[in-house]
Amino acid sequence: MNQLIFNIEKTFKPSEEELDALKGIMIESYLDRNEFFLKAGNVCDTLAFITNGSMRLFYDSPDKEVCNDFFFENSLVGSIASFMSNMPSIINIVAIEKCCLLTLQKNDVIELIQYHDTFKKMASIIIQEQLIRSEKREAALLRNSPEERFKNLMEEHPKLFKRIPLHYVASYLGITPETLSRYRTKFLL
Amino acid sequence: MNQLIFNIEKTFKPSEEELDALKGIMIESYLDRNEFFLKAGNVCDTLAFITNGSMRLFYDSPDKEVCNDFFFENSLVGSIASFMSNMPSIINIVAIEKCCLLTLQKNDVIELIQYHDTFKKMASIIIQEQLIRSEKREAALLRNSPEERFKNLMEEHPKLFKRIPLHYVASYLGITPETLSRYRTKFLL
DNA sequence: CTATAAAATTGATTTAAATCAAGAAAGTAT
DNA sequence: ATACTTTCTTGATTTAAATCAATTTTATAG
Repeated sequence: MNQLIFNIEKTFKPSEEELDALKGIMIESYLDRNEFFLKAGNVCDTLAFITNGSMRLFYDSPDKEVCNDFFFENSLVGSIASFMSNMPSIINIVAIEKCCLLTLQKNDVIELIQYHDTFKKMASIIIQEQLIRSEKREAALLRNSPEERFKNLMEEHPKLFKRIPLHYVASYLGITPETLSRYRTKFLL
Repeated sequence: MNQLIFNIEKTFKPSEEELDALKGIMIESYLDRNEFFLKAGNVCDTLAFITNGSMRLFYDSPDKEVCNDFFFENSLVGSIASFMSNMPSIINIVAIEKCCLLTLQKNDVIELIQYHDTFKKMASIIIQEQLIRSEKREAALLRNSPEERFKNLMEEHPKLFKRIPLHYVASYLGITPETLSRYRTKFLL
């Protein structure tokens, strides 16, 4: 919790009172390995900060799952799209490792945002980041080859390969586990 | 203009007064073929409804351009991400055909949203749609093969092939123009 | 600690799409 | 209408990644 609060304080400079309001609505919660945080088809009415552990975001597909993202400590998880729109989520979020979470219920979040400008701003920035991330991801999938995507990921998040089962990483890159394995030996890791 | 206003009225049910406020800030504007509406690197401070014509959204890439989306009559164009965050846009938007636009300046939009709940809601929905669209697009790029993406696009937007130069469509699908051409003959169009 | 399951690697083969190259068709401007 | 450019198509070849198949390594539960 401390690290998270520290980050929020540093970035958004909430007042003492605002910080208490935030702390007041956060509920500690836990997930086992492979336990779902959000299932496609359900409306996302909870967001969570991960204080410990990792999760993956994936899409259902007739044959295979497709892994689209990973989350670690200090990141916020949930489908912003579903949370905002009350539409059923098309994404799944599931724990890869055991997770400690600080969850936020929708009603509380709405109230928090309504009464505190700092959190209104924070919400807006989270949405912006999501939009920018999507733009970049889309571009990367279109303009980079699988091998380039692999190399970029190795540069930007080498730790990911230590912590995440590689077939999820392969799926994230849009390749088969075999191909990922071959890239790894090719680029001597 | 009429069609656009009709759509907004139907969907968001603004009051007479709100509708006037919206009309009051819309400025008619035109773009020639290949003229930029938004250049990567610039901050997006203008949004626009297309009343006539078509545009494409693309990313710069060292070698090639990568086309990521198309816009036609009655859609809103601009980089929501850049517009919200004031960060330089990473996307370009350029006219494919000559365009008639109704543009909205950032200051006016902010004011409009500030004073009118209907437009606050409208903004929120536009953002949601953007987020949902991104999720779907990302999933499609990862889980569908190029050929499947082609077939889906043929089903969902057959008119696109009539109106948009095919090399842009190819780029949107993440394939070469040659491959698109072969798909077309293969699936007898 | 062992048994079992899940994940990762390695090799051989197939397949889909890219690339290279040329020509045809369509669009635009003079 | 003619020339010129851009776009589209078609064919031959290459290439990257998928698939198929088997094995090794690693993780997990009893």
